[in-house]
Amino acid sequence: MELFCREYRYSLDAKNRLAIPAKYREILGETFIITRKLDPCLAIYTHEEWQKYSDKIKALPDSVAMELKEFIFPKTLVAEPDSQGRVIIPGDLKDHAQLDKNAVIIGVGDHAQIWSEALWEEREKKRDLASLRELMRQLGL
Amino acid sequence: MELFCREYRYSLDAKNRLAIPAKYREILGETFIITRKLDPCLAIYTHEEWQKYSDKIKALPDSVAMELKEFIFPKTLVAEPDSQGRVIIPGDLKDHAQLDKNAVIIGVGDHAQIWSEALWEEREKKRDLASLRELMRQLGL
DNA sequence: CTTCGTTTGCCCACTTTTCCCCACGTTTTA
DNA sequence: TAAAACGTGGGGAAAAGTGGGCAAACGAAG
Repeated sequence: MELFCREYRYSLDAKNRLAIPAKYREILGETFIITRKLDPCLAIYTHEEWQKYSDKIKALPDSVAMELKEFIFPKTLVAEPDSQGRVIIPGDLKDHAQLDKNAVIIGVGDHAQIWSEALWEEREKKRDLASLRELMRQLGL
Repeated sequence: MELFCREYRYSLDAKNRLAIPAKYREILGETFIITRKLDPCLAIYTHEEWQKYSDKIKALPDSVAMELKEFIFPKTLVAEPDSQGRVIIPGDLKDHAQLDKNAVIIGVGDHAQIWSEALWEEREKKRDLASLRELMRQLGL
């Protein structure tokens, strides 16, 4: 079972290259999809997971989902890591995730996310355990 | 799977020539279709996608869709990029999209769009993230 | 019919960006 | 302890985008 888990801390170099964890590359294969989320972070999908995700969006008529398509597709790329396992993060995606030198790559089950270290740590700090506890109770977990 | 994604910033030169991203030219082939949208922008289709799109319009009876046909077909052309991968944007289409020197070409899945940089950035700024979030929630994304 | 001026298409050249490869130091594995 | 793998940095070659020039084609005016 392919599962993205653990978090990794890497750095963006002067050429905006970011290493992808070797463990994730094994899952992802030769190429994979990087896109943006509504939150200030990026998402990494396998082609397979991306297909499921994007098919739902493409199936919608433009009249209701043009904005969504405009939000997602222009910020989506097929990433080909170089021989060292790095991908180039384009400027616009870097801006969206507010990335500087220090980035965190986290696995969240069916995909992975790229966060700026600062934003990620802030998010961890603000986490409301009480509401999570309540959510799990409602879900019967 | 042919997918238009990413955004590119190019400039219209003094001869109204606009470069088409090399990635898109690979998808589009030798020639392709440029038309206008209701929004102040232009659309680029492969012949295949254009066929699907225009067939739907042509199938409509004139009694309900004459205005739509008048809007679209006179402003549609078969574009042949020059040896450097540029196409000439006719004056009327340039006016429709309010293009000046700086243009943005965005991929939105099944086709691409040409925007003036100013209009595109305004649109990006005005985007209603809350409604996008709601739409994605409904889709289960 | 000729001439002039504009437009159109093709080609060349420059600049920037992107891509690919090699090398170093640290960490993990056998 | 040696070897392999991994993350990081940088240089050189190739490609892509941009601008300008030249000649053929076209249309208007003389």
